[in-house]
Amino acid sequence: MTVSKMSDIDPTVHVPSVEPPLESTALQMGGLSELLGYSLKRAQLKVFEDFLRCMAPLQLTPAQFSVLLLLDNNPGRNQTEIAHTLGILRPNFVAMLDVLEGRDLLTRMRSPSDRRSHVLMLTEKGRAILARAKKLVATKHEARLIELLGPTHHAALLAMLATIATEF
Amino acid sequence: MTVSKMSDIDPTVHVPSVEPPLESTALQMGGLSELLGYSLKRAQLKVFEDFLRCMAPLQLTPAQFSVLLLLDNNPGRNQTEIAHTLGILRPNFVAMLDVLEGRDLLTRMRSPSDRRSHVLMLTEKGRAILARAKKLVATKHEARLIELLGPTHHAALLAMLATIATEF
DNA sequence: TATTGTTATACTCTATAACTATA
DNA sequence: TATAGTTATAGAGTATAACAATA
Repeated sequence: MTVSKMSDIDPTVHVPSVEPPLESTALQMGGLSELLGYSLKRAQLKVFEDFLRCMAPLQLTPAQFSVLLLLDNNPGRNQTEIAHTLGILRPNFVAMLDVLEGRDLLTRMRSPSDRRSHVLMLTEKGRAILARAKKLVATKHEARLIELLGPTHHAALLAMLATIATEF
Repeated sequence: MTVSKMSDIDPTVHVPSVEPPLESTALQMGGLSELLGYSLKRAQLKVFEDFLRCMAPLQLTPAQFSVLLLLDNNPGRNQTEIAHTLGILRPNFVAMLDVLEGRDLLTRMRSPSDRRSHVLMLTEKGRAILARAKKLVATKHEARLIELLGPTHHAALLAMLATIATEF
């Protein structure tokens, strides 16, 4: 098939090229997008960004949310156990708990059986915030992701990420 | 079906329970693993960790590798363009380039056409390191991921991550 | 006036050593 | 002696404002 263009007929007529000039074109990624690590990082940043937006009314970061969720599901555990499960180093967990305790979302209680350790418990306010947070996450945040990918793909994605996290 | 256990017969005999005692059991994740953001983060950390291991002989971080790869595929671009494409802020890009230039992997050259901007170019050594890096990434790093997931799933994963990065 | 590279700076995350009080 | 929580600290990574040179 041959389509005659203006520039084919009269070279003195300026025809803007379909592509924008090279200087302002999007750069070549050179296979970077096919690197799983790169794509994981870009996707993760986008998802965390949206998480923060959805959680703005409650002022909870992803890490803070994960702490409240774990405390609710594992009453009576100490700081070391919670931090380790979330991949947080014990020294760094101290300031995090200071903030959440300062907001009256949880309490540290010396364990009667082992007075070295703190038993962590959600306060009433902590449970209330967590309940609202879970609702926001499910309806605003994760729902949009499921809508974007489709429920089947979303589940497949979770499965593959779990495989990488546990077996790679 | 009834299986008589020692403890059913003689309560004075101590039989270790099938489950380990509650105190040392893995914690309940409370649905955290079904949060895409959480799983993305955990997987991304694992993948970056392996990337660093594989790249140890060349001493290249994921970010440094991405810079070299982009320079090789986009000769003549300036700092602002490269940084922006990689999601790096211009001020933070300066120190990164200082390190790579200090290792003689790239050069900054004042552009003759616009003397405000630097044209970035890989040196001979930079191209050599990049070639070795690409080989290491393909054969040691990404190959293991493809083996773990299977090539079809690996491709599907990349596609979903791209969807999230661009459309979420 | 606007843009490029740069400096200064600050805030978050992450990582390690060492202290204290308990065991 | 070993462990839990903590402090101090250092290093990445990320973010914003502002300056000098140039357009």
